[in-house]
Amino acid sequence: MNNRARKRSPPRRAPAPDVLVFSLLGAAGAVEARLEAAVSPLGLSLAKLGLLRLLAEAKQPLPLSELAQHQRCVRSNITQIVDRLEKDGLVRRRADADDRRSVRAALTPAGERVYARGMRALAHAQRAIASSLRSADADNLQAALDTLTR
Amino acid sequence: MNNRARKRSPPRRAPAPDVLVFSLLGAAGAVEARLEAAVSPLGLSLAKLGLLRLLAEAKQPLPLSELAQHQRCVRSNITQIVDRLEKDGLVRRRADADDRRSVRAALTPAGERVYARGMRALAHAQRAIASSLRSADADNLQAALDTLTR
DNA sequence: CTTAGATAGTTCATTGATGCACTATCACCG
DNA sequence: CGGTGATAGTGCATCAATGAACTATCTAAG
Repeated sequence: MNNRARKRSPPRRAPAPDVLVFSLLGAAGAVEARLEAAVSPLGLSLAKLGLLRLLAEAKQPLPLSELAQHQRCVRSNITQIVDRLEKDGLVRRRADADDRRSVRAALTPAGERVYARGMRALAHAQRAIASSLRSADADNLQAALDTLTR
Repeated sequence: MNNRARKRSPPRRAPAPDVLVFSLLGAAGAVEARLEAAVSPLGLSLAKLGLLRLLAEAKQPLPLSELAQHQRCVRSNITQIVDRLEKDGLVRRRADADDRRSVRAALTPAGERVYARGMRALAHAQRAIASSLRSADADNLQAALDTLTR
């Protein structure tokens, strides 16, 4: 029927760049949606949980700039997310005694509880996603992704 | 020094689920940013170029609902992007004679020109990204990503 | 000390995406 | 023909992220 291919039954088709790049984007979008869905019943988002995580791991209030640096995003974004977290009662803004320009975000008790529950939900979803990959794939996937982020 | 590992020099470390999942998200974010940067000098975004592409490939005006289905997004999102594309002069809204509920988006001549330039810029960036992967990686990456989207 | 420049946070406008509510229209059933 | 339910598009509120402009404060140089 189709004998344009000179090599018989190539085990893998040529990896067209557009297909590859867009399936990366598609897969990431799907994964992100699943993680987001896992934490949303708790009133959380990945963005919010990310900030709670930083505060919980630091075990102390952190300046908003520091949050922005760790999240690799712009300061004004942190302003907004902290606004919402504060409205949710999960975080409080505290003045910094040493530097009056600085504002530190502090976890409230409610924030710590929600953080713990959020991380459990997230870890559960992560395992579910990772388990859909064969471990052989996982290794190669990891290596390939690293070269892309570099 | 460290002899906790019983198998000597394991070629790949255990793929922790959180690391894997977040490097997928990170890599996709980096790739998306590069593509976005490639088309932004033309006043485009991936979202806008995606709609131009659908209209150009269809070679005829399409109802906004159809655009939403192909982009797998909500109709109100299309409303907004078409608003901006119309403001940019790249697209025009046209009434549908057969169904008075429907509005079709039509490419303007300027839209066709910008689309062609945008796709060239995008293809260039895609090749640059894909070429940073060894072709062996690319095959496995593709296979692994497919299982995630499924 | 004073000033010039860097840093911290906020505000606002814009882009992109979601979900809900609403209007207009269509299609079908009786 | 008349009503009922589905479909098309829009408007509005919300979330996330960016970038530019602005205020307050700090720091360092002179």
